[in-house]
Amino acid sequence: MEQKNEILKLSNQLCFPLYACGKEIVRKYKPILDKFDLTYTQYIVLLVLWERDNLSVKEIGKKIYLDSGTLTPLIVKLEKKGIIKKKKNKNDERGLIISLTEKGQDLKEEIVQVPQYISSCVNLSQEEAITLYKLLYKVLGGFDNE
Amino acid sequence: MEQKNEILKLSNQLCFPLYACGKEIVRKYKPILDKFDLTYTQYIVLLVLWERDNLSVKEIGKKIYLDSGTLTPLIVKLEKKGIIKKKKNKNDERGLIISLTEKGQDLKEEIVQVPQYISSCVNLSQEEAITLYKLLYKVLGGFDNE
DNA sequence: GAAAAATAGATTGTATACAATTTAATTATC
DNA sequence: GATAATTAAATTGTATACAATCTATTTTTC
Repeated sequence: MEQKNEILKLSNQLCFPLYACGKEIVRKYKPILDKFDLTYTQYIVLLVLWERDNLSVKEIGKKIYLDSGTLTPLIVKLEKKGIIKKKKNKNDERGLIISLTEKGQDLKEEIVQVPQYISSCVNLSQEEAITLYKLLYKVLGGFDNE
Repeated sequence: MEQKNEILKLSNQLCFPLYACGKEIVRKYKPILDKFDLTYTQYIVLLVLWERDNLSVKEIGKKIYLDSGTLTPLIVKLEKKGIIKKKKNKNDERGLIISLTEKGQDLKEEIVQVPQYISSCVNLSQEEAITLYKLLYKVLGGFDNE
């Protein structure tokens, strides 16, 4: 009985700080991304495209753990802002190819300040950050193969 | 200088696995919480109340980093399910007191299996889990005082 | 090579999240 | 003690998330 209470305590659960931290990090990004008229999810889609352009919706989704239900409307918004463009994949007309416009490419130069600002908000030493990074990817990796 | 760049680069990348892990953990909970007709957010509200009953919306929100915009409709749903009840705080009629019904109390006994199931999905040793836990709370703590 | 299975993306419905505003009640200030 | 400031919760509007379904294309399989 006592053990049961212990198990259900918020402070004893790893999952809660994972959830809360994920949420708070997005909130932390908001004020600085507002300056670029971007949401956090739009920003990570752009991070993906800046690293590798001309991806399908499926490929973007795989990298950032999102499905078409989230990405389709988000891509429409980025397209309306003139940051990306969509075209049909000529080799397979089921798929799209998402690519950056010139405006989308230029945005990359300005946005370098964003990760710098955010890292200044995260209260960890370099060593701690590396440890956290590795543990998070270990957890994520464990979810992948299921 | 080179080292400084490294730190910035890493801290930048740290935010994404934080976000992704938070999201994936909620997804992981869904199938098992579905059996209890609960969402993840409803579940953490109940964790709070099982630990300490008769809290205001404000107090619940402070513990789990949510505001009334999220909690008000969620509490209405839990009330409709007959799990919690709301009453006005007689000492201060601006506030509510949220408390568990008998049904809500009983649910606690059944739900012990949930954290046990989830911890079996997280691919970490006990030592790693403790390290991760501490680092996440350190990051969360850094967000609090700003 | 036609029917079945699989795939990519779009759509629909539900449930968060949260900023900003509103309403009602309480507290502070003069 | 009336008014201003503050506070708690509710409301509104926008943006994720994601399961489930749908549509249009491949790809498989026989």
